[in-house]
Formats: sequence, C-alpha cells, structure tokens
Amino acid sequence: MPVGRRPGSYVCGTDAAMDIIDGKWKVSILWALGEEGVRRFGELRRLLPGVTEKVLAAQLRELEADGIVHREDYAEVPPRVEYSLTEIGHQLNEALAPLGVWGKRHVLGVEPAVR
Amino acid sequence: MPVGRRPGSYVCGTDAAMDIIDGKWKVSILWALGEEGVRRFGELRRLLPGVTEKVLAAQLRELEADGIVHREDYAEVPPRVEYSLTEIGHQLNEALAPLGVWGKRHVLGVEPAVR
DNA sequence: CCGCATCCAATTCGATACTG
DNA sequence: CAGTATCGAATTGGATGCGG
Repeated sequence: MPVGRRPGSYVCGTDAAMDIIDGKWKVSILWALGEEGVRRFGELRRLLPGVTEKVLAAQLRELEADGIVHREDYAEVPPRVEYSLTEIGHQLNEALAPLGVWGKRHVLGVEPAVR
Repeated sequence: MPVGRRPGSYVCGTDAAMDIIDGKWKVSILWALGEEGVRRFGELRRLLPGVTEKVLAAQLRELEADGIVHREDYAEVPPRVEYSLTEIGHQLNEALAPLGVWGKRHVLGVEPAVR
C-alpha cells in the first residue's frame, strides 16, 4: 500500500521522492506527459529516443503503481492505450520545475533570459 | 569541462540535474551538508547509516568533480578533511526543496501542518 | 499496436581487508 | 582519520523474438 519501492528506509522527503523518479527514463516520461497531457504508447516511444519497448513499459508500470501515471486501455483491435498524469503526477512535475531550472543553468549552461 | 557524466545527451534541464544527483547517497549527502555547513568524512559516514567508506568517498569525489561539494584537505596527522557545499551546491539544495515537500506529502504521507 | 519473455551486458553497490 | 584495493552480489537496462 505505501508508495515507492523501499518503504520505510527514507531519511528525508527528497530521498523518498527520488525513489519514485529513479529510473533512466522516468523524468523524461513525466516531461513528455506534462506537455501534451495524453500520449499513446508508440507516441511516447518516439518522444524518447533510445528507449526500448520493454524498458518503457516497465517504467510506465512502475509509475502507474506509484500513482503518478494513469493508464487507459481501450481494449480495441488494433490496441490503443493512453497514458496521462494523475493529479499527484502533475504536482510532482511542478515540484521538479525548480530542479529543471537549476539543471538548465548549471549543467546545460543556459543562463536565464535577461535579468 | 562540462558538468555531469553524460554531457550532451540530456533532453531537458531536469534530466540533466538528475544525472548530477544520480547515486544512492547523493541527496542524503546534500541534505547532511545543507544542515550544518561543514562536515568531516567520518561525520558524514555516521550521518548516513549503511553507507560504506568506499561508496561515500566515490560519491563525494563525483560531487566534487561536478562542482557541488568543496573538499578541504588540511594535510594534518591525523588526517582531517572537511566537506561543504559550494554556492552551486546550495542552489541545488534549494531547487530540491519542493521535491522534498512533495515526497513528504505523497510518499511519506505527512500532511503539512494545519491548513 | 502494445507489450511480455528471455537472455545478456554494464554498472553500481556492499563486504572486507589494508595503508599513509 | 581518511581513505584505497579487490572481489563478488545485485540491480538495471539493452537486444531480440514472440503473442494477443
């Protein structure tokens, strides 16, 4: 019932949050879902160059289990499955925004426009 | 000269920042250094239950290489080495704060005090 | 189209012992 | 005290092939 994969072993909230987004493609998935809102599986695959189907599916399932991503299976032929952020997922995305600003500035070397 | 371990392969700022704090103990190290300001090696080891000397030293060296942590070696006998956050490190810590709040609420289940 | 199964490669982390 | 050296375990991710 608790969220995350090592419940009870966190030393701080940041540590706990890191566990949720731990996975090579997870923040990219959040980023991709935050922009448009709803994405199909193949669409996500194209948005994340280099990811394999297996790993993408695995990370989506983990995010779903942690309540970050909603999965809608339309049970059609051919199959159609749509992914979107839950309310908590959107809040996570917002909580990640300052980190993105920091990364742009200090890792990518992009200074913010003007003063 | 660029910071991070996979320069040029980031799709967004958050992704880039994640690379810097990727490592089992790194956010805990940031957290420990953010509280007091200056910590000795053995002090950090005691603050992070379960970390081994080898891994702690390795992650500190990476954080130092990325400009997050400052290492001051006093070249004394017995040895004394002190670690602290750089200015960029402090900014990273601040950028992580919202994530910590989110984690406390949604992973640890701690609601914010009062309304 | 969406995904699972299997096998394999790479990386990371932990345990232990040792050194200036 | 503050590390390094070596080894092995565990986890993660990639490649490929098959299935509803």
